[in-house]
Amino acid sequence: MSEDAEAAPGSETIARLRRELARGTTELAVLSVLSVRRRYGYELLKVLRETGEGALEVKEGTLYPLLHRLEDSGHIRASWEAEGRARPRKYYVLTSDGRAYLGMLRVEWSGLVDGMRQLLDTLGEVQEWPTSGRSSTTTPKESDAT
Amino acid sequence: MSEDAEAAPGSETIARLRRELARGTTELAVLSVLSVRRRYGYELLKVLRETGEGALEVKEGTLYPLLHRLEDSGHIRASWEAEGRARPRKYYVLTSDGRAYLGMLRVEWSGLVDGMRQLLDTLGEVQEWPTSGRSSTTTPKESDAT
DNA sequence: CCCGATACCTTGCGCGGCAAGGTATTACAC
DNA sequence: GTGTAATACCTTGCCGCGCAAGGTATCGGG
Repeated sequence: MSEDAEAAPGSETIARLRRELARGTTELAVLSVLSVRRRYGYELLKVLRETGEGALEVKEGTLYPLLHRLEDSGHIRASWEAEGRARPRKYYVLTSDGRAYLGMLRVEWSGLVDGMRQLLDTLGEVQEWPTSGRSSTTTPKESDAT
Repeated sequence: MSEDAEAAPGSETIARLRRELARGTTELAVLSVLSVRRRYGYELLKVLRETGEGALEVKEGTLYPLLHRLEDSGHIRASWEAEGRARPRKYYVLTSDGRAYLGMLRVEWSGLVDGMRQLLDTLGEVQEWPTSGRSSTTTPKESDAT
């Protein structure tokens, strides 16, 4: 038994995958939630954790810097609100500028999803590619190559 | 007239958005194309440019390092092939390991798409949230805040 | 003979996600 | 009253992908 007990190399690979795929979608998810009503940061964490079936889960170290970025660029606005408590909550609302930005994000996202689906559909068809006359002389081996 | 003539700030914002959203999908697209038949690098550039309606367009500086990474991790295998030409082409084939990896990627991608769609659907409904009894006393202003 | 397309490659920067670590409050149990 | 978990906010530093920019060589057509 060696010291490095990394028996499951696939799990961290999945984590890396998920992290890369999630890139950019966090912004879309947060702004979408805020487009309905105002929320405070910690509330967003819970909403995203429970709504997206875990696929949209956001970590604190991701969310708070993101909110600050969105505030700096004027897409959302923050306001501290003490509802009778000593520790106030920081509520965020979408500005009209942010609403326009959200529109762009939605367009880009659906474009990507459509493009991806179209690619997979195209691959599904047994499409005949112009092989410039001289078809495959070497009879391409489609077998596995492990 | 100041020196920086950056009159269109939106276009480069879109570029940034698209770049962040595309994160990870390039790998999925490339492996999907290779799952049908072998391709050489430059060919992949053209296929992705023409198939995905521009949404999946990949730059050379992205593709070649990606192919090398995929080869190093054993998901694809390369072979130089001179078909009667002085400058041979580098063909890539999917290994069985890569096919399994592609399966994982597909699952993650569809999970993300489903999660996103579910989030948007949920927001569409006028869902009643438990406001802990004391409903909004301040009549939350849903108006814009620019 | 030149020029654009083909076909491969690299270096360096920017930026978002996150692990890890920090502080203070609230609430509930015991 | 005391402990402990959840709430609620925050920051620093690393990692890794996408890409602009730049480089080399071949091929085909005018």
